[in-house]
Amino acid sequence: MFDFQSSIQVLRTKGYKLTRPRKRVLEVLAQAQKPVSPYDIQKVLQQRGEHLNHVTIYRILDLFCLLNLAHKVLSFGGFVKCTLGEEEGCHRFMVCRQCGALREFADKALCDEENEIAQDFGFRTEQHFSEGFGLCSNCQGQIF
Amino acid sequence: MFDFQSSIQVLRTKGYKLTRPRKRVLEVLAQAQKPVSPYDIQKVLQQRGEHLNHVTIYRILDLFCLLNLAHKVLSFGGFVKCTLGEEEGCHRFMVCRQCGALREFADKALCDEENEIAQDFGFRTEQHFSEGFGLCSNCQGQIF
DNA sequence: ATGGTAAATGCAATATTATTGCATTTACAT
DNA sequence: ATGTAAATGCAATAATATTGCATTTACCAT
Ligand SMILES: [Mn+2]
Ligand SMILES: [Mn+2]
Ligand SMILES: [Zn+2]
Ligand SMILES: [Zn+2]
Repeated sequence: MFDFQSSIQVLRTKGYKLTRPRKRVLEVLAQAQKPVSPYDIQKVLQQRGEHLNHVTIYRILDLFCLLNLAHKVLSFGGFVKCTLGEEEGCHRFMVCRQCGALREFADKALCDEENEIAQDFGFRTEQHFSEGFGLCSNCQGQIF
Repeated sequence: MFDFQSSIQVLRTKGYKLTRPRKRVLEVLAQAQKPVSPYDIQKVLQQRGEHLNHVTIYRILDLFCLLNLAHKVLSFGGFVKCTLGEEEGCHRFMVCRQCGALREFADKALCDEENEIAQDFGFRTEQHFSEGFGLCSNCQGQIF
């Protein structure tokens, strides 16, 4: 849903300043192939000659989450950029407990089902998160 | 699935020692009405005149998670004791973003659905976690 | 009951992660 | 160009987590 350019658009549209730190963090998220922590981001930028204070990164990530430009991967404790084409408010992962391999996906049917169950409890769900924890295809063959 | 007594049984059966700290932590988890962090647990016990080192609590909680006697609530960063009657390896929550209200539930149909999707990616899922984030019935009425 | 032993805990040091208040800088509108 | 609110940097502090090693404890065999 959000690549670098459309994320920039969201920021602009909602009246947030297009600052250099925000663009740099957005770049790192967009390029990352797996979840990155605030300090991961700092390191990556360090290597590119950019020095961002960690407090700034925390604040930027908080904002991005608020705007749904990014979100936390729960079991990793890190932040990822939402992948293209995912459903709104639907953030699902499969994580390999052995090698850490991670895939993000979205599934409308799951959300509908979850919404229904929530309704029975009086809840109204706005964001869906889920993580399947297990073994990826590579790791299933091996013996541990 | 696991109340205090059956948790004790699990520990005994698997050959883990039935130590005082383990029993105390288990008690706190069993009585807790919401997720508790390691330091939360320490505080509760403190008030009961029990002094546990935080390192010990971390190690005990790691063990409990390994044995599925407890697990982490992802968005809270805390630990909860699994509720009675839940499916094996299925840990689902609804969390109110306003008041923090939390409900745990399990749902076989959701797990089946998730397993199928995982299979398409070659994953084999062992543990299911999910969190619906939104508003509880109380908080839906109010204006924020 | 007593003693031996592996397992578990406590402690101290250290590392990592996160938050706050305030001074300074920057993006953007005028 | 200039003014201004917003954002960032910095320093201090807080909260959370991990490691190695000394000591204690639960449990088993006697
Ligand atoms: Mn997502
Ligand atoms: Mn559970
Ligand atoms: Zn794997
Ligand atoms: Zn609520």
